[in-house]
Amino acid sequence: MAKKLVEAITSMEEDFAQWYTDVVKKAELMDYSSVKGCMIFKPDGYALWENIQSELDKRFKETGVRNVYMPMFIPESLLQLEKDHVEGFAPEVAWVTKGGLNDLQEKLCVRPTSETLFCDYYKNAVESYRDLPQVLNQWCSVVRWEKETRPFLRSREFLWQEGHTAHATAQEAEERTQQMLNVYADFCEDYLAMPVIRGKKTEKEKFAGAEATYTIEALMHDGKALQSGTSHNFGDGFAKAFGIQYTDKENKLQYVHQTSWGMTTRLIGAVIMVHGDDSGLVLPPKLAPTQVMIIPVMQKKEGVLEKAAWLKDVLSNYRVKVDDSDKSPGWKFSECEMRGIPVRVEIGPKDIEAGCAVIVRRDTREKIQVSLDEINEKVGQVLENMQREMLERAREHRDAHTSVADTYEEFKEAVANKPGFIKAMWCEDEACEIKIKEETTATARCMPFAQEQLSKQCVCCSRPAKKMVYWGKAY
RNA sequence: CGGGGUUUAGCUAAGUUUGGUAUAGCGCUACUUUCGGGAAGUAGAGGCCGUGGGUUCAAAUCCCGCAACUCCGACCA
Repeated sequence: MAKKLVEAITSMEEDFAQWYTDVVKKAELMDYSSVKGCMIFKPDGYALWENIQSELDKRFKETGVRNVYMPMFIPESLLQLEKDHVEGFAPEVAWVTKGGLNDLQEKLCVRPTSETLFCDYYKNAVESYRDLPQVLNQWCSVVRWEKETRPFLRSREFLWQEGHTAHATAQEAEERTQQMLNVYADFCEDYLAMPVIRGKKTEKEKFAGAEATYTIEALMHDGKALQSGTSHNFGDGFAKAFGIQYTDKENKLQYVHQTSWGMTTRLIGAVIMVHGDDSGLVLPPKLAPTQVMIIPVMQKKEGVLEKAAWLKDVLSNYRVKVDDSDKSPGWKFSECEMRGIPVRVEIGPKDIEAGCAVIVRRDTREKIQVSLDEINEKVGQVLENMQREMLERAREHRDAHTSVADTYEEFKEAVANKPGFIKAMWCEDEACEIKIKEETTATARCMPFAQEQLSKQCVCCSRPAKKMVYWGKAY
C-alpha cells in the first residue's frame, strides 16, 4: 500500500467513516445542500453518474429495453392497491398535500419507486398477448424520507434507473429477472472493477410486494457488505392487484407476470469504498471521466505548455486533460490522486530534451519513463492493466475477507473479529435469521446461486440445513 | 426515531469556564520570484459568531427553543 501523502484525508485504518466523508469532499464529488438529507452532485460526481448511466443504458438496450418517463407523483389510492408494497414504503414516503394555496382533493406521494405507476399504465396498454412483453425503463430520481443519511449511500432523494417489465408467462418473467441481474453483475465487474456475489434474498429481506428478489452484493474495504443492485420477480401479484390482464391465443383472459430492477447512485459510494485508498479516490479507467491528466513541469519555460498541448493531442483517444493552472506540480500530483484520475503524465524540460515523459499509475503509483514515440500505446496498456488488476485486487480482498462458520460459536467469533462475508448453512427458518441478526447484527446478504454444501446443519439451530447463505454487516 | 458530538471568514480552528473593540493558519485577489511530491515575499479583500427568543448598560460567551451536519443504533437502495 502506497504511503499517505495527503494529510487532509483521515486514514482508513483510523476511522473508515471519516475517511469516506473526507474522500467524497476532497475528490469534489458532492456538497451538502440546505435541504436535509439531499446532496449536491458536483461536476466530478455527476460525471461518474453520467458514465454509469450511459454504459448501463447501452447494455439495457442490447437486451431490448426501451426508456420512458413516468410522473413523479403517485395518488394515494394508487399507491395503496398492493398491500405488501404500501406497507413496505409507507413509513418513508413524502406527501404533497397542497397545490398552490389550496388543499388537494387527494394527496400525492412523491414516488419512492414507480411499480404502481407502471402497473396503472400496463392496465390499459396491455390487452392482447401481442402487446407483450413490455420491457420499459426510466431514469429518474426518487424520494424516500430516510432518518439517517450519508453521501451517495443513503440520501432522501437519489438518482436511479428502474426497469419494469410485463410478460405473458411466469417463466419469461423469471428469465428477465435473472437476465437483468446478470447485466448488473457484469457491469459491476467489467466496468466498475467491482466483484459481486449473485444470489437470492431471503423472504425477510426481499422487496415489498415481490415474489422473489435477486441481488448482487459487494464487499467494501472495511468488510461491510453493500447491496449494489436488485432484480425482482413479482409473479402475478401486482397484476391481480391492478387488474392487468391480456387475452391469450386461446382467447382466454390471463394475468401478466412482472419484474422490476434498479441500480442507483449508491454505486458511486461502492466504487469509493472498494477502490479508494488513503490518498483519496481511485477510479477504474473505464469509469473515470478523466483518464489521463497531463501535468506540465516548469510550465513557464518556453515550449513546455506547447509540448503538453501536443501530448494531449497525441493521447486524444483517451479522455485526457492538461492541468495548466499555476499551482506547483506537487499540488497537482496530490490533486490528481485525491480525484482518482487513473494516469498522470508528467512532462518538463528534462523530458522534452530526452524525448520522453513520465507516466504514473494511480493505484500502484508506479512511475514509468516512456519515449514520446510510444506513449500512446503505453498509456493504453497501463489503463488496461489497471482496470484488470483493480478487479483482481478487489476479488482477492473479498476472498481474504470471506470466512466459513460451521457452528454458532464460530459464527459469532467471525462477526466479532473477522470483518467480511461469512458463509454458513441455514435451515430457512426466519426465526434463526432474526435470532442471528439480534445477537450478532449480521444479516443474510443473499443465498448465492453458487451453492456449496458446507455442512448438514443450520449454523444457528442445528436442524437440517437447506441453504448456504452469505452473512455480513451491511450498509 | 433513540443516544453522543459539532456549528465562529471559502476551509480548519482559538476565543465561551470568568459577558466588555471578533482572532489565527490555510485558501482567495494583485504583483514579483518560483516549479520533477501540497513553494516564498509584499500588499489587499473577506464575519448578523447556525437560527429564533430571553437575561443584561453590554452576549460568540449566560438561559430556553429550533435547525443543520456528523457518528453509533433501529429502518432502508
